[in-house]
Amino acid sequence: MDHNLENIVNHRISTLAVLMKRQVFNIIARKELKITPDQWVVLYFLWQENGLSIGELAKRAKKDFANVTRIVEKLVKMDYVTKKKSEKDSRVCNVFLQPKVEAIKNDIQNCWKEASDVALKGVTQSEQKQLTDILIKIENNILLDLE
Amino acid sequence: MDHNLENIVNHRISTLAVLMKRQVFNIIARKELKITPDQWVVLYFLWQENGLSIGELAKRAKKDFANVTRIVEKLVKMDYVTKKKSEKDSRVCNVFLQPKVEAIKNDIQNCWKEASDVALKGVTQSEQKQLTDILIKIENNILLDLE
DNA sequence: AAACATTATTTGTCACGACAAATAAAAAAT
DNA sequence: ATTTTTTATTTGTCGTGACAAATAATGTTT
Repeated sequence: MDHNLENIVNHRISTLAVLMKRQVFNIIARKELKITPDQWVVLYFLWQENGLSIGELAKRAKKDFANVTRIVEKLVKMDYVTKKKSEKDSRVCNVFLQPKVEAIKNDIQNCWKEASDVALKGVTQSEQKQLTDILIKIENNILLDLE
Repeated sequence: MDHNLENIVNHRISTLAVLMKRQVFNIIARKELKITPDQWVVLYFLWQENGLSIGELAKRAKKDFANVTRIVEKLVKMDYVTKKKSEKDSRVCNVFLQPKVEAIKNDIQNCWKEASDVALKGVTQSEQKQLTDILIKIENNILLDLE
């Protein structure tokens, strides 16, 4: 077994993810956006399908339910979304986009684009394809392992 | 621009990193180890060079100084390391391994191995090489961008 | 030497990860 | 119909990101 931390994929990917998050925070700070990447992710899934429940958001974003509750809480506080108990099943809480989010949609997409451009500088299309394919393979391995 | 979150490398890598961390926590829980991956990382660099300073640890682990302070704090509390002010420069704090860590070194390395084995199941050697090469490229892009 | 700048570390605050335990409502079992 | 189980969400606690501000010690300038 290779004991060099640098050669352990898990560690390499974790470290890279941290660096990427740091870089995105830089972009956000520069643009003075008052929103975090994890809040974007929730908004993203709502743009795909408005009115999703907390649980459905958690599943799609592969996040902890408890944490999604709190992310949505913040989005509510900033008036980007509202929560409403489902009429059919009052355990369920649906989340709806508020008009105010339209104003930041473009900014958010530009952040994603900027971050992506920096990361992929000099990485060819074919490499990007290879990367994605392998990452998906690994992701599936882990999802399977987590049941 | 591609607005599908799944196709943004940054997001894919972030998500995968979260899944990997979740999986490692599972392994740790199963083995009843009382230590976290980020604490391992600090120990790892101390195994490479005992007596490193907080700052040097932060640099090598690519972590925030403040956070390394707190990670080391916990390791001290668990008696895995000790801290000692440098004699030459009393601003500097050197961290030294305690004999107690020897007992968990193997466990830690086995965790890394287990996690890696799950992740890389069915990923060929050549794919692993491709993956690492591209990840390094991206890492360098981002490090450059962060100055 | 005294004032100022730099460097190493610490402390505080917030966001979000994990997990466990608590609620509340619906569904299933008896 | 009441009890039990399951499901959706929330709350609490802890570890670790990020960043800013505070300390403390060293270096530099004048």
